[in-house]
Amino acid sequence: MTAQMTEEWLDAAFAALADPTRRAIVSRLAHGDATVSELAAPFAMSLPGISKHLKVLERSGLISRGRDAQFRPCHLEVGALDQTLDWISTHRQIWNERFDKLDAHLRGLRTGPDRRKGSGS
Amino acid sequence: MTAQMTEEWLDAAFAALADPTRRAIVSRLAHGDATVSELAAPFAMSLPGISKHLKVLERSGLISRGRDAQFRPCHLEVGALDQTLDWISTHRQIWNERFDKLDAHLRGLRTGPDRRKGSGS
DNA sequence: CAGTTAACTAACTCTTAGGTTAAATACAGG
DNA sequence: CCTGTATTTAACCTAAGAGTTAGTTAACTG
Repeated sequence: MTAQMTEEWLDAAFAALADPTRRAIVSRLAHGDATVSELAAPFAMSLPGISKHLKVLERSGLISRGRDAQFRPCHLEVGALDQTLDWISTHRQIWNERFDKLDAHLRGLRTGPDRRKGSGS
Repeated sequence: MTAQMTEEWLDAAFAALADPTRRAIVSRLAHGDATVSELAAPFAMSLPGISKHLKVLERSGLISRGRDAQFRPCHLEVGALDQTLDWISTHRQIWNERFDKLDAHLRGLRTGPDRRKGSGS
């Protein structure tokens, strides 16, 4: 629950989303839960390959897996998706605010009195 | 400009954001442009290390670099941030819509008539 | 219990990524 | 033109990631 933990979690979440196969899996799971075989079907990849991807997604918290006989239904965890969303939109926002604040300044300083610093701290 | 290209771009963007150093750099750049040395200062890492991270960020489109004498001011590209935002929020939305649609269904089918398929395709 | 289906683990290969140090480039100023 | 400052390139190392095949566990089905 610390900031540190969030940082580590973001590592895992963004890394998980960096792979096209995993994004496709997330994409598919957004439409509803599915078993491993169902998820594997669209890909030219071995089952263990998919299994590994699912493990990555699970460790990142983006999906969870239940148990139903020999099937392991996969479930999208939207909350995790939201947290990655939060990180990005927060930083987008910071940018907007900064831009807004400096707007007046920039109008007068276009020629560049000191070109290598925006603000000290 | 194709969906394919977007896919590849997302690979790069999410991978770029998967590293804590690079996220910190993005974070810092959200407050304003900065030079390489300025960006490197907070980290216990060699300059070339930072330089590599910046190259990753640049290739992903998340930042751009200008030129000012021997300084290379780095600039956050908010548009790129927005595109990653779009991917995530789109899929979050898909999930919500699905959930909404199936709401009525689920009310009646709680006992589970066929537990391993949500919908074929 | 034998057989089949679903999924996972293990062990291995190959490639890429993150980091280092040392040397090179680009520019500013005396 | 030589020196200092800012940054990149090159060469190298180690570790992690994505993929494979082969074998294993678990559960249903006859």
